[in-house]
Amino acid sequence: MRIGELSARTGVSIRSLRYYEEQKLLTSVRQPNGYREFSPLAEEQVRTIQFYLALGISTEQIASFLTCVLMNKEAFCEEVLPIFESKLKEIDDQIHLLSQIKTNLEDRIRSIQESD
Amino acid sequence: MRIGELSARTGVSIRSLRYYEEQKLLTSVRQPNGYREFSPLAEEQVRTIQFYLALGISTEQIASFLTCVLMNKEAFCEEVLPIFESKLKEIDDQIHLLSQIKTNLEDRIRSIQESD
DNA sequence: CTTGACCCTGACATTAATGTCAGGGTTTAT
DNA sequence: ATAAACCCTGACATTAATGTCAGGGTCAAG
Repeated sequence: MRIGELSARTGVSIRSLRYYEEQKLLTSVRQPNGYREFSPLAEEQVRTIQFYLALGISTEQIASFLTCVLMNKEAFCEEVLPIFESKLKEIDDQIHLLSQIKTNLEDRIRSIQESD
Repeated sequence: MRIGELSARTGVSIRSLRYYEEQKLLTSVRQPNGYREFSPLAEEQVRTIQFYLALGISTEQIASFLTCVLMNKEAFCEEVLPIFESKLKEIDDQIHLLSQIKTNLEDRIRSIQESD
């Protein structure tokens, strides 16, 4: 299928699909007229990419394990675990930082409101 | 005092101090040689700026209430409360999103580990 | 009068995925 | 053969605070 159809099927913009290809997350063959031709499997692949992006995994990291997870179960790909773990730690740290800020803001809001 | 001294006293880079001035968070008078001259009060002011930046408040928002909070108690400045409240909501949303991602990652990590 | 430590402005770089535009081919249907 | 709807590449913009560099003044101590 061509890029417009893949975009329509997945809801991902043409711009992003081209970017994924540039980042080696997606491949296509070129027709004689220069158009990209994608395999039907690309649709599932794009959904997988979007799924990992939504977890905050970068395209570079996705590229490192995508081939494996497309062919196997995620658990089978050893590259995946360390990436998930470091991402988890990053998110934990972020949550802690935000929680501190949240507490601070709540305190300040409360003391402003009490001053009425 | 000159910018180098203000930077040394506060630990904030000269580049950032110039940026704060550009954003109207800080003022200085120019000496005949073109150098900025800061009042001694600037030191406290810079610490206040850094404090709000650390809460995730943008320079633009800080600019809208800084003059007031420097002269009064925070609770006295009505501009402050809506900004704090919207920032709090933003942070809450962010924490929720991150928590969902965290749960998802934990589930996936667990199922990878169980597959051994 | 020279050196070193200041100070100045202006400008570009950083991050990462995506939007958008310009300029230009291709295909399909009328 | 022309219009509409595709497709292509390349390039710039987005966000926000900060780093860094170039090119150039100023000033104090020696």
